[in-house]
Order: sequence, then structure tokens, then C-alpha cells
Amino acid sequence: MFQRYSRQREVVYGILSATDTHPTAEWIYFEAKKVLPNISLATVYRNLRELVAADMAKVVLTKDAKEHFDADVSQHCHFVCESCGKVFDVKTKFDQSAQGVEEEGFVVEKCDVVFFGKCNNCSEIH
Amino acid sequence: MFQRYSRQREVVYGILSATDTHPTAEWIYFEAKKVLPNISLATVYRNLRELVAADMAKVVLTKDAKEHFDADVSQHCHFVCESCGKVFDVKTKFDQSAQGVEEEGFVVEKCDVVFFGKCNNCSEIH
DNA sequence: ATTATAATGATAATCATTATCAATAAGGAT
DNA sequence: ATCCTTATTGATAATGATTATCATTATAAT
Repeated sequence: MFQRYSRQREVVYGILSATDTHPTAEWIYFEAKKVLPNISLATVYRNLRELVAADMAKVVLTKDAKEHFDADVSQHCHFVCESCGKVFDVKTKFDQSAQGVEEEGFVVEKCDVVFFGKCNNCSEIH
Repeated sequence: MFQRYSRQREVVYGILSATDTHPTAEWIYFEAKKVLPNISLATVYRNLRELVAADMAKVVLTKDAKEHFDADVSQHCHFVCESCGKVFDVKTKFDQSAQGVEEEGFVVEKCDVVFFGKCNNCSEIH
């Protein structure tokens, strides 16, 4: 997969795996620039794509027209707040094999579960 | 919501609600042109957006960088075949209230469940 | 140290979707 | 039925996220 080491990839993956905020490529780009001022946005996108292909990250689609990334590749659900746009991990486990989808003739490899609504903070404020 | 009748909206909604293939805006556009040769792609996009806002349709995100539309607004899951790209309805019911997400402080309004893998047809062929 | 080539940085290209705006048409008032 | 207001359309430009291109740089094997 990765044939050579690169400092840029190390930094991108380091930033992504150190946060649970499900950032966009652009956010990671600005964070990465603090460490490597010359890093290119293209390099960030390229490495994120490769990390996803290598199963070291996954994409969360939130309906804000941007891809969000997550270095936690374990099976877990997400919650998207429609007020503030933040993406949260949902602790509640979701057993996809218990859903009975295979019985309908589908070979299931993965499953995305995304809840939408208001987060704790936004529902308090109104 | 809709202040005036429009033949274009009627046709777009008619096409969408007559299929279970979860089409893209472009596909609906080509179908609509068979009935209204002068319809504009912008009109299709506009009406789809308004139908979604009016809860008469919803968007299915499949990772192919295109929005897919569904006139079935009842709570149901989708299956996306990573071989042929087709989007299927999953008959198995998914009880989002049984997931225990509310207990984590989230106010859940809706939920998208998308399974990925191989459809019946594609897994037979290999 | 040399060398092959993977990976980068800069930027152009792509492509789905949205915005703009003049022209058209729905539908209530006259 | 005609007039009038303005919602909606059609055509197209703009937007914005992501990807492709390509010359340059840097990894790591020889």
C-alpha cells in the first residue's frame, strides 16, 4: 500500500487519530500546516484517500457536502447535529448481523449508521 | 411550501415516485425530458431540493459523489452494491428508538442506515 | 554516492450542485 | 376573458469540494 515513508502522511494520520471531531480535509490541512507549513492541500486529500483505502480511516457522510474523516475504523455509529454541524461518536453498539439483511440476498461488508438531530448542547440552548 | 402548481414538478415527482431505483438528479432529468423536452436540469435539481424540504422525498448518500433520491419517505434502510452501484431498499425494519442513542444526550430526529456489499446479482457472477 | 521512482507541491481540471436573472406562466382580481 | 403580480422556469454562469497533472523532491535500495 504505502511503499515509502512520508512525513506528511505521518502528520496527517497523527492529526486525524488524535481527534474525535471527525474533521474535514480542510481542517486537517490547516492543522498540518502548523507542523509542516509547506504541506499542500492536495497532499492532505491524497493521503486521506490512501488511508481510507488502507482501512486506516473512514469517511463519514454528513450531508454538509464535505467528507468527514475518522481514524476509528471500528464498527460504530455517528450522530450529526443539524444545528451546529458537529459529528459525534455514538457509544451504543449496533449489531449489523442482527439486522437480518443478509437474508434478503445481500452480502454485507460494512454498514453506516448516522443519526441526525440536536446534540446535548444545542438542545439546551434551543 | 409550493405556492403554485407546475407541470415540471408534477413530472419530476411522478418519475421519482414511480421507481424504486433511487435515481440521481441527472437520470430523472433524462426521464423528464421524454415528457417535457424543454425541461432544464436546474429545474429538476430545484424541484428535488424542494421536495426534500417538503418531506416528499429524501436523499440517499452512497459514496459515489452523487445524491440519490427516494420518494419513499418512510423509515427504511438502504443497501448499496459496491460492484454495480445500485441502491436497494432493505425490507428489514430498523427500530431507531431501540438503539439507545437518546440516552447519550442526543435528540434524534432521523436516522440513515446504509449497508454496503454485493447485491444478489453481483455476488453470483463473482 | 547513485539511482529508480514514490510522494509531494502547485495548480489546473472536473463535476455535481447552486445561484443568477430575464422570460414565462399560474391563478387571483377585475 | 383580460390584466396583473410574482412564483417558477430555462439557460447558463458560478461555486466549491475533490481529483488529475506534472515537474520537482526525497525515500530507500543498490
